[in-house]
Amino acid sequence: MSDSSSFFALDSRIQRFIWAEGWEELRDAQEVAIPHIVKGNTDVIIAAATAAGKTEAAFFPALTYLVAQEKPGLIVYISPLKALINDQFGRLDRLCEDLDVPVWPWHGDISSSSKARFLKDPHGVLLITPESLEAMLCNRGASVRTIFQHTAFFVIDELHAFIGSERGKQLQSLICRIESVLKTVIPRVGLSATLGDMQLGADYLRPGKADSVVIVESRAAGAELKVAIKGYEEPSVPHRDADDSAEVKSASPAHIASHLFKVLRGSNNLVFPNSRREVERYTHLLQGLCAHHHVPNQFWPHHGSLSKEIRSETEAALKQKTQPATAVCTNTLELGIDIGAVKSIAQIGPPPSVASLRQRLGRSGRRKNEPAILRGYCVEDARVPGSSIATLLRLNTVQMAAMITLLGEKWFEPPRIHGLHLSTLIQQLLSLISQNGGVTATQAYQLLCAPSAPFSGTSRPDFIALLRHLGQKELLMQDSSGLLLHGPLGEKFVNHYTFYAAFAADEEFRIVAGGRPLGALPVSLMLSVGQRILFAGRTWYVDEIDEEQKVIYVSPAKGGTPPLFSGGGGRVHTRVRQRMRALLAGDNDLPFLDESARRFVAEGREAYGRMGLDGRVLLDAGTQLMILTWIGDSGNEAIACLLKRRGFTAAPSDLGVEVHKGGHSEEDILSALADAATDEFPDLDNLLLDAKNLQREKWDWALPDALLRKAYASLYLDLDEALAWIRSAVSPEAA
DNA sequence: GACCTGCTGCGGTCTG
Repeated sequence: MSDSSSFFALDSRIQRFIWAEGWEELRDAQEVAIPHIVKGNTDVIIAAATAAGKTEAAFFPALTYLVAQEKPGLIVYISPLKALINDQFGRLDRLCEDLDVPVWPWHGDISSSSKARFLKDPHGVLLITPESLEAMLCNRGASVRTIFQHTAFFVIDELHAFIGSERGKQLQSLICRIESVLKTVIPRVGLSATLGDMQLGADYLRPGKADSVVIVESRAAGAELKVAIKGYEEPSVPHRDADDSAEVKSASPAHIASHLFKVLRGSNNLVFPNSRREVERYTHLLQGLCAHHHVPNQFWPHHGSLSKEIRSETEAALKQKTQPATAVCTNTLELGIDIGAVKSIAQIGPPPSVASLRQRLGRSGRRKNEPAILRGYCVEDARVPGSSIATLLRLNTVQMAAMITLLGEKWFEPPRIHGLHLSTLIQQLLSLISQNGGVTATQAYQLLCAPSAPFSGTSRPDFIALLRHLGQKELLMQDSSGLLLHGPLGEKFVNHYTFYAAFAADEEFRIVAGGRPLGALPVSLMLSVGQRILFAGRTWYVDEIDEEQKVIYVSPAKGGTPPLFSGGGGRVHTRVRQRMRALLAGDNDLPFLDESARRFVAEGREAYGRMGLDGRVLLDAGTQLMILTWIGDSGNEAIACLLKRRGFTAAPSDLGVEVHKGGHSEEDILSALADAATDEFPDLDNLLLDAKNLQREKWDWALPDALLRKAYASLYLDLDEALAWIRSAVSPEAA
């Protein structure tokens, strides 16, 4: 420590704290970040692996700066999770006690008395969620200046979880609104483990002034990665489950579960099967195996529909040290809540993205000199006459392999930052009116939509059209002086607590067993009395459904099927599709595959060669013609839209775009594509003219049609990529 | 479209 100038830049009480903790040196991210943050006038991003001491890298110097000021100041820390606020409170409170700085956790579970104590003398460290910050601005508009007057820093944790989302836009807007009230610039510190492109992170942290953001990237190498992928072939004749004749049961989950049981028992691990339904299936199978072998249960479920109590049980099982525990989970366990170190990660089926796979692996190999371990499981259907192209090409296995090679090259998907999030603009407009008791259209546009503002993609005519439409919907009205106020409906929304979240949530039925809440199911799922369901790892009999109170009463039963959470897939990036193609076209050995998975890839390569897919753009698949693009879903969806505008029935698929033949020839499709490529000003608005069902975000229902199409296109269509592909593949002469 | 996240102020009643 004696050669560390950063250490000596810290307040002496913090130095003593570090000695008392027995830390012999500062981590490299801390060493580099301290001199920048301690000055109290720069924006900084700290990117370092989980458990590399990012919190301390931000707070040691920020607190040093804070206690050196004449007046008691404030650090505002923002987290995407309540659980993370509770964790951080435990870590910071001890340190801050020595400094005489109060720490205030603030979220929905915190008592109003504690909140009142903070408001009486607002200084110290405030740990808060975006939603609670929204409520503060909305309901205490007159006090915003007093509360935040002496704010020294905004610290944003898990930065990557905010970039590109509705909530991220909301947070940018909230910070912007506070700075606007104070008429000062307050330094922002962003913390993140997963940031591929530092520039995108800087753009998010300080829109329009990304160049001034200091980037601190940890040099510390990540843990060594060990990967093993196993392949399973699903027999062509599915057998029926003797216990439940309605269910066609596949054989592979049982085989995968018995392998998991064998290799995971005795240590702590995380199993990711990609959906809540599959979490239920695998938890049930693994708990059954424990019972069958007369050993204590070591497998616990965790997903967002389970009650808080059940999730806490699983988290507690992972944290305690006496008995090994493995969680079968969705991405509820992806973010930085403290669950202790785990030995390995199991991924069943291809992960939703490389970024997500990387985040999941960050949970493993956190002890010194221990590798991170990834076990992948791929299921492919047996090949029969009439098998789909996806089956013949072994796409599940090829996609998993492609994603693992990209992970090894340290590539992962950048966040999609082009969303306009006009839904969130509506929320912010309504909230701004609450805060100020009304705003003028000019003030609102200046604050929210000007260059460098959070909604800077919104043009003045679009903004005016939006205001007019919100007036028609009775969300807004204008008084005689031109001031914008809440309309009757706007008033109703703003005065309900559900207003503060920027994202929409499904309506749900609560599930109750003998008075104990088990969790919730989306209302869209139809259940009937007498049905058996699998939930929280056990099977239940549905006794009663209370439609009025939205409660499902269940009692223990034997046998059952997992609840049908709606199925589907994520969005695959172009880079992943191109790597899949390269793997199919190539012949390199993939040493992380077991014998079956290796056979799948060999079969896929054989099929790829036999169908002559290397130079091929169109493939006849019976009633459908496949356009093979090998680009990402946003590009494929844009191509499908271009064809739909020209009278075809088209939809994006795994390998490109599926077009219904319906009397059209291959030449018709090719010339339609060539026509689209030469259209010099394809109008995005026009592209979705006949499209239905475009509402995705919370306030989308209140957008005028033209803006709804723009908002949808900004999130889901990549027209540039679509046109580039068409020009290179279909009409090289037009390029 | 897989998955996930979050939520106030006030009026009522009861206790010390």
